[in-house]
Amino acid sequence: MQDHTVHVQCSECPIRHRAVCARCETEELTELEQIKYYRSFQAGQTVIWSGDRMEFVGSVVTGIATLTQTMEDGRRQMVGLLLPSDFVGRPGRPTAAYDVTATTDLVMCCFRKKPFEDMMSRTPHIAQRLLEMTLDELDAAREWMLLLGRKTAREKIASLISMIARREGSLHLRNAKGMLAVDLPLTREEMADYLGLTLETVSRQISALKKDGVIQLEGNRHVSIPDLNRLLEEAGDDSDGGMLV
Amino acid sequence: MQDHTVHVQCSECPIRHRAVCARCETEELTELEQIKYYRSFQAGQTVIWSGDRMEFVGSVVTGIATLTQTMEDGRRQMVGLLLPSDFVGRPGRPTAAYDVTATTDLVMCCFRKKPFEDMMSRTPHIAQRLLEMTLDELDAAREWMLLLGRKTAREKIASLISMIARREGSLHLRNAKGMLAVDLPLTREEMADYLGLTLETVSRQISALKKDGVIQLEGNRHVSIPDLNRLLEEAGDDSDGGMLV
DNA sequence: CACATGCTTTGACCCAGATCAAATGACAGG
DNA sequence: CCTGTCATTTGATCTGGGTCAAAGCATGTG
Repeated sequence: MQDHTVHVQCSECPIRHRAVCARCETEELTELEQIKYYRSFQAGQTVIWSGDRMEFVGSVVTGIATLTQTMEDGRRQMVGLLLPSDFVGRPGRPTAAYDVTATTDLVMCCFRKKPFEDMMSRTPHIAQRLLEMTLDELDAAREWMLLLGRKTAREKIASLISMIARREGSLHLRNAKGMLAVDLPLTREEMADYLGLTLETVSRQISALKKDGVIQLEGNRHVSIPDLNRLLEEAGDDSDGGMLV
Repeated sequence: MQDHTVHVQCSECPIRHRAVCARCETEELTELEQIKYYRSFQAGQTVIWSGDRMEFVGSVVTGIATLTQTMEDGRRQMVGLLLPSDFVGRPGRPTAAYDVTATTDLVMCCFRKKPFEDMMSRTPHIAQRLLEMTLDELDAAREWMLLLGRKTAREKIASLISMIARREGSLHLRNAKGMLAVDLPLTREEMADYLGLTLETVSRQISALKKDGVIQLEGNRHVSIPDLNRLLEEAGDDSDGGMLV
């Protein structure tokens, strides 16, 4: 369980242009370099428990993490899916509000909290970028509220798959037959926690979409999408919501 | 349908210390004064339609507004409840992402969009405050995701009532018998849109909570709460989530 | 006063998705 | 190759909340 990783120069960082530091000037990066460190987590490991004191904030560099809330009786709802460049932690708040869990092996670029907060109050570029990212997250959360409140189980599954296709689809991976193809980064249970369903219903609806030819499965993580528009229709979203091809 | 209202000095504004301008210095306020104007809306009136070009952003001064999303087939989900001091609009985005509707008579303090954006890029105090407010909204959205995804109808109603009690409860209104009392600012249908339920289920669950003595009704908008802790238990939240008394 | 309009409540019935239970794979380790 | 572990699928049944329908109850209006 090695927590430390080689230190990478910000200028060579893969998320340099999308993370909270995206707008920083060279000298601002130099300052960030001094308060940053990397931490690695294994798939399944908990990054932070809700309620714990946070001694850092940071960015996902590689891998995927989730934010979840749990009720006393164990009901769980995922409230965020963190992909590379997404930000973890809330400047100004002493404790974590959600459980953060690595669902794949994960590398985070962490900033010591106090120095980062100090720097943020002096550095408009950071606050501005964080504002932009937070507004994006709020939009995503609101789209998710529509899904949770009003969509059917089948629509939820189709929405999740098309969202994953959209987010990692900028690289628009295609399989041998030229179809769009994505890997589900979540187990059936994690999907259920994301979608407000049970894992059995997730499994059944995936099987149904497969039977109806909307998706194809190879193994149970790899999904091929013969017709993206068909999938988007199944998701119940306004037609062609994304300019993905 | 008079849209314009007397111009109020920022220094005398009731939301001065909570809105997006909360951190502004005197001279910054002077600058804001120059790009601001008031607009009034009647209860039920639409402030902005989703997809419309936005020529302003602004703050709710008095009254209550809602953000809603609608699917093609008419299913609706409320994704935000805007109380005085809450901010409307997203700097940098040309069109509205949600329908904004006045549920009560409403007064908004509007800023012409372009000048506001320009000022924001020059004025860290505004971006910082907006970041803070956006992070609060994101937290609220995530709490709502748990509600939508995992709570029962009864828990949803109890959660809504206790949320309203918490938000306007800073004034902790009490009725003749010394009980906490709140007015529901929403119709049954609007509550249903907020909670991901039908209006019939909302009505039934309110009746059930009343029958069980968790709440008391006078008319169908006014709710008395004999025992707040009981209500919070019914909401399924971690015990005494709010320090309200 | 009669009547229309809108919100709300209540009843009867139904179904999508939950729950409970078991079977099936898919691997990793010995 | 066998075996334990864990994710996933599939089946059978139940139920909370949706749907459809009607009635109650305010408020306003000619």
